[in-house]
Formats: sequence, structure tokens, C-alpha cells
Amino acid sequence: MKRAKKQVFREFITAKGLRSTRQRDIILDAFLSADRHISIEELYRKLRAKNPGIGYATVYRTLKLFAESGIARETQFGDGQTRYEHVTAGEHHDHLVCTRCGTIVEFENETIEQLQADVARQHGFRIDTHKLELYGICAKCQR
Amino acid sequence: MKRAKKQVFREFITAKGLRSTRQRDIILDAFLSADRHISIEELYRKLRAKNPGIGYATVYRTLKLFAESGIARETQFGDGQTRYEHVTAGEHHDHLVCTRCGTIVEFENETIEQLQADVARQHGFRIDTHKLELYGICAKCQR
DNA sequence: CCTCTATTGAAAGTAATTTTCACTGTACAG
DNA sequence: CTGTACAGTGAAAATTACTTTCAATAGAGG
Ligand SMILES: [Mn+2]
Ligand SMILES: [Mn+2]
Ligand SMILES: [Zn+2]
Ligand SMILES: [Zn+2]
Repeated sequence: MKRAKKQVFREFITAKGLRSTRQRDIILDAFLSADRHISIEELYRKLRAKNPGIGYATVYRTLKLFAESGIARETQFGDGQTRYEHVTAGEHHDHLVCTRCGTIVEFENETIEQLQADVARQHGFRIDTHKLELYGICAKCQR
Repeated sequence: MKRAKKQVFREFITAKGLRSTRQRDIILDAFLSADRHISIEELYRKLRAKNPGIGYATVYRTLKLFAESGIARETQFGDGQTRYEHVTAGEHHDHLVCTRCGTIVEFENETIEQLQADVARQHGFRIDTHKLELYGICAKCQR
């Protein structure tokens, strides 16, 4: 899975005429072994522990590349920071977000997806993406 | 409807021990007669035409109060600017957003709402709010 | 090796929003 | 009606998250 994503990114790099660099390898490793919804700040701190030399701007730039290559997706959960999550080709999911502890749970619901498509059709829209997030308090925080 | 919202805001102001000011009245009038999904920048420009004295910070502060009082809702449609939309008590809707021309269409779908509640229940979440936005190209822009 | 450029880190720049602060104005007590 | 306390205001500075600039560096192919 990690291997597959590394492969996808490598091919993306090549196809685009970009270069494989030490920094990109390090950031990719850190990203793939990090939480599924990580902020740049968090990833940066994680990286710096082992690799002091790496610049903030490089992390920003590299995560954009991950998104472009299809191995990551940018998300905004309303806390002011962009998060990047792991994406596996052909998969899609939405999110439950705990506004107390920040826990993010992923879910898939084909019926909802279908109804969204219906709504779009009724209004003549051609949908490219959508965002469905349910915000509340998770089971643990309710206790 | 406008009258009702003005009343709601007036009561909110009183209940909170805040003060009714010329600026708040002007901003409220402008907001209520503006587009249903207006950015602060847009509202500010609209205001300034008739009321030069009003400060940027006051518009920001006042719109937050509108949201707190329940007559407005903050929304983020991914264009980098916060928009405030009119809210009528007891009503809820979601959005279709045209990524080409910026058109925003509102819709309600009780079945989707129900399924969302089911998903939350399955995961033990107590949901406070949710966000469902469908992004794509509107009928007009497709032509 | 060499050369052509893509890439990098640090610092400066942006854009949206928030905070600070000295002054002003509202509302209620007297 | 005042007088006052303190909420509210505008302008400017600050903050935050992110992006761009730029001089130096380093992949990749020849
Ligand atoms: Mn996810
Ligand atoms: Mn709306
Ligand atoms: Zn929680
Ligand atoms: Zn359109």
C-alpha cells in the first residue's frame, strides 16, 4: 500500500519531468507513516525531528504535489488548517469529525452518494467533487 | 421576514447586554437586502457606498454577532473567503456550488439528512452540524 | 565531469481575519 | 434630563496560514 503509493508518486514525477530528491523521499515517507489526516504543521514537526534541514516551503510544495499525483487529498475541517489525507485510487469516503477531541472517522455510504447525484441532476449540475462532513461529539467524548 | 430577523437580532442584543448602534443597524439592513451568500468584502463595499464612515473591523465583528444570534450562518465554499448566508429559524439546506461562475444553489433533501443521522448513530456520534456541498459546473456554464 | 534546469531554504510577501487602543456613544441610574 | 460606566468603533498593527522570491544547490542525462 505504501509501496503502491510510492510507485504512483515516482511515476508522476517522471511523467511530469520533475526530479526525485532527498527531501521528497523524506516527506513522502513521513506522510505515508503519519496519521491519515495530518496538517502541514504536524507533518513538518514530525519531519524535523529526524531531518532538521528541511524547509517549511518544501513541505507545502511537496504536499501539493502529492495531491496532484493522486496519493493525497487536501481537506479542510474548519479548524483553519489544511490537512492532507491518504487517498487510494478509486476509493472515496466522507467524514465524521469530533469537535471536542478532533477525532476524524471515515465512512462510505453509497445511498447518500446516489442521492447527491440525483440532486445534482435535478439542478442540471455536472458534479466534480463534493464535501460531506458531519460535526459533533464522538462516543468517547460523550462519556 | 426581514422584520422578523431584525426582531430576533434586537432581542439577542438585549439578552446579551449589548448595545444597539447606528453601525449595527446599517450593517443589518445591508445584510438583509444583499445576496443570500455574501462575502464580507462584498458587503463592506456595498455598505461603504452609502455609509463611508464604517470600519472593516466593525463589519467583521457584526457579522459574527449575526451568526451568534441565529440570523446568519458562516459558510466556506473553498474560495478563500468566508460568506454569510441568511438563516431562517428551523430551516436547513445544503448547497450546489458552480466552480466556474460561483453560482450557489440551495437544496433540501430529507432522505439524505436521515441517512446522515443513521451514519452518525452507527458511529456513536452526536451530530451538531454538518456540511454538504456539491461542487461542479452549473447548467448555464455547461453550455 | 559538465551543463541545464528543477529544487531548495530562508526570508519576504499575501490575503483574510483578529486584536489593540484611544476615543466615542449608548443606556440606565439618579 | 444629565452623569457615568462601559460597550462599541475605526485605524492601524498583529496574527495566521500559506505562497512567492531569489540566490545557492543538486539531480539527470550527455
Ligand atoms: Mn479521510
Ligand atoms: Mn445557503
Ligand atoms: Zn471526541
Ligand atoms: Zn456556473
